[in-house]
Amino acid sequence: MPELPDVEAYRRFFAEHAAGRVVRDVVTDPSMLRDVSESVLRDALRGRRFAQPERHGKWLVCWTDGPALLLHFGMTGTLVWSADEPDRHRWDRLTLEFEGGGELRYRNMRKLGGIWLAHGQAEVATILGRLGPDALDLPAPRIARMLGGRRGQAKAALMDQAFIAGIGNLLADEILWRARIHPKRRLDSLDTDERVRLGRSVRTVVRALAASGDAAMAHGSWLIPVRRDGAACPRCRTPLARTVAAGRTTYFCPACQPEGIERGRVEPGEP
DNA sequence: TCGCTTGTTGATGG
DNA sequence: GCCATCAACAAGCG
Repeated sequence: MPELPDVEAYRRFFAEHAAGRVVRDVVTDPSMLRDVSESVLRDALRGRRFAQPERHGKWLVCWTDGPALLLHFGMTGTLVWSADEPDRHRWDRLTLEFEGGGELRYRNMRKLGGIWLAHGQAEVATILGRLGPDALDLPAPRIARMLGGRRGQAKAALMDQAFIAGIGNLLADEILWRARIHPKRRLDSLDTDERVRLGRSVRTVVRALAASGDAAMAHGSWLIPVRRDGAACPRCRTPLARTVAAGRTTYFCPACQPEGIERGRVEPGEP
């Protein structure tokens, strides 16, 4: 379920299993390679030692003592560690075999996302060049200020990786529900209090889930665990509504997140 | 068979 | 130029 909190968990997982280890061999599904061939990737990584990985938004940057391996997980990507038995799966698109045993696998059922190779910081920056600041790094007041400079729909902004990197469809619904903002509210119709609520909600949701994953949702009220047809709002028990915003299925509470003012709206039949 | 799915990009049209 | 929408990518599921 790769949004920022999931990729943050992958970063820690990669650090635990691969940092400090030397690559013995590489097996790839060439259809997932985006800027490199199978043989070039293999030659570039064999004998290299992985350093501490970094994450920006939904991207994982796996540095070695040479080039960096960049992973994007699409909608179904994950990391798998195997200490002994091969038990490889047909969805394993990249397998890193390590000296001394064990292998780390990038598994991805659908082939969205992909694998990149970058030589140096400049190439990494080129590949990640369109991303905005990472959602985990942003103080709430700064998010609130950033929101003041945009005009489109609230949910579209939250999911725009060039605006803030790391928030996907589920997190955006959670953040808007917590801030009590309708997903289609125009940002230039938000008052100061609403922008502050939204900024704080981004901060709260992203930090809680990045720190402890789904376990964070065991306490307090969360939309994500009940986000489906027929469910009730965890706050007010009103049946959740479903719509499409920013091209994605969107759940919200019609009572907690009222539509608000649509600028420029004209009633039919008005003179 | 159709519609839907945690993501991203590019085309299109208002 | 801005912004919303949709198809495409791809594989699985109900």
